[in-house]
Amino acid sequence: MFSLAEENYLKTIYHLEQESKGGVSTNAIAERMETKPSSVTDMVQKLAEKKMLSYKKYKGTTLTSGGKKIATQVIRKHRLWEVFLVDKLKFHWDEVHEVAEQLEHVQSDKLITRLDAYLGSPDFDPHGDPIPDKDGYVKPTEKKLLSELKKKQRGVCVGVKETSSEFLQYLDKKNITIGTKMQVLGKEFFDGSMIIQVGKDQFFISKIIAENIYVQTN
Amino acid sequence: MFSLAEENYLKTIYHLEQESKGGVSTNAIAERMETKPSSVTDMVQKLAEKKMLSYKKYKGTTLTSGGKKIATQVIRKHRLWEVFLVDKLKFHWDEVHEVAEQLEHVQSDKLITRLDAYLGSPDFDPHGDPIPDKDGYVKPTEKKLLSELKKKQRGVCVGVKETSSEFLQYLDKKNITIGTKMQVLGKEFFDGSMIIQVGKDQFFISKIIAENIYVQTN
DNA sequence: TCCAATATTTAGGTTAGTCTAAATATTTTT
DNA sequence: AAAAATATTTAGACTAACCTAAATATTGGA
Ligand SMILES: [Mn+2]
Ligand SMILES: [Mn+2]
Ligand SMILES: [Mn+2]
Ligand SMILES: [Mn+2]
Repeated sequence: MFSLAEENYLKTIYHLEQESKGGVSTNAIAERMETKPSSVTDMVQKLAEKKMLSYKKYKGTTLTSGGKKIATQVIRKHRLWEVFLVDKLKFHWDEVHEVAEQLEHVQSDKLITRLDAYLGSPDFDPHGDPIPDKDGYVKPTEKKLLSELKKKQRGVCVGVKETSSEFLQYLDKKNITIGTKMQVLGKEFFDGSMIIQVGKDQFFISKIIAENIYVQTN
Repeated sequence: MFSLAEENYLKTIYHLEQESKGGVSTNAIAERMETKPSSVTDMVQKLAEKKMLSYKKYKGTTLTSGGKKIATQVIRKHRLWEVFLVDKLKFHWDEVHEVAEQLEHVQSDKLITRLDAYLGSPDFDPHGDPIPDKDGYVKPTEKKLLSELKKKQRGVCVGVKETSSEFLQYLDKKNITIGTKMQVLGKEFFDGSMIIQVGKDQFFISKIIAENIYVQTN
């Protein structure tokens, strides 16, 4: 029904919409997709014809409900495959994304239904991101950035913002993964850096790190 | 490295080479791929430039060892995914092919290594076809067509030639699957039809059916 | 052998998705 | 409010993979 390129555009536009609440600019799409703005204009016009998004020249785009439907299904597939790779094939969480980028485009309703059941209908992927249900519904999430916690506050790691290998490997080195409990022991006002307690270890993290870890407080 | 179209051509040419022992004609490829001979000529010339096959105008093509390598790897992936779909996701053997056609193009050495291990390094796919190893080696198979058996001979079903849903569903109805033991009770010289014993049932099958079931005798 | 049928290639065109360069619109600065 | 900077679109081209129609080669039968 939709080509690989079309699916990737819809997915990217969906993510950008979530991030910035509102219409998405041509340049933002181009940058995220590592392509040229002129290519984006072409594709956006095509997707507008297909009623997947609304588009006014020079004004940016917004997905229609149809476009959101496609986007969330692709995201659902991406995240379910990531769970498969980590849970069943024992991939490390920092090496599943590229493979999932390919698997997310395989077309088969039955496949995804069965895969979901086989994995035990997981709610989150290995990076803590929620898996949309068959109807594209995503549970509103209750999480904040570690950098928002104050001294003495505790939290449980529920996800990461940055998902590069480098960052995920850093977290591994510090024994931080989904479900890890942590507490802010000290916070430097000047640069936002923190001392945190993880298990029996205490160590220093920069603001950059703290801004890329999602935690749930209770 | 190779596009989806290129992989499909190499795979098809490999299969045709196996079937007819010798160079493969442009028209044979076109027919099998449901495309036009002129398109085949284009692609074959491109693949010849890439040293994946040898090609002399009007004389047909033969895969080089490089081409065979690519082809067998795609076939390996196809068949491993078919095993996954049947063994793990409980697909029926008549509905895995289309999905495997897509999955076979996912590029990741680690994925296929892990998948193979996860499935217990199977030697055959759900249709009884052998799974090439990492080096493309396929065990020479010891099988014959049910239609070649003489009266009174026994055999075990080890595969099927035809893999359409219709045929596979017919086999299911008759309780014939990989591993099923059968014996020829009678054979009609005139049309090649047979009466066979399968479990506690005896029934008539036409020559067409018998020519699409592979058996191993012992 | 030679001709008609068949197989194959070539020529030229199409579509999807990309690009660069140029034109135009919008936004920011002065 | 204009000029300058930035964002976006348009125009024109390119490649991969396909197609149709026409040209050319091969082959099997009289
Ligand atoms: Mn991912
Ligand atoms: Mn993820
Ligand atoms: Mn198959
Ligand atoms: Mn098979």
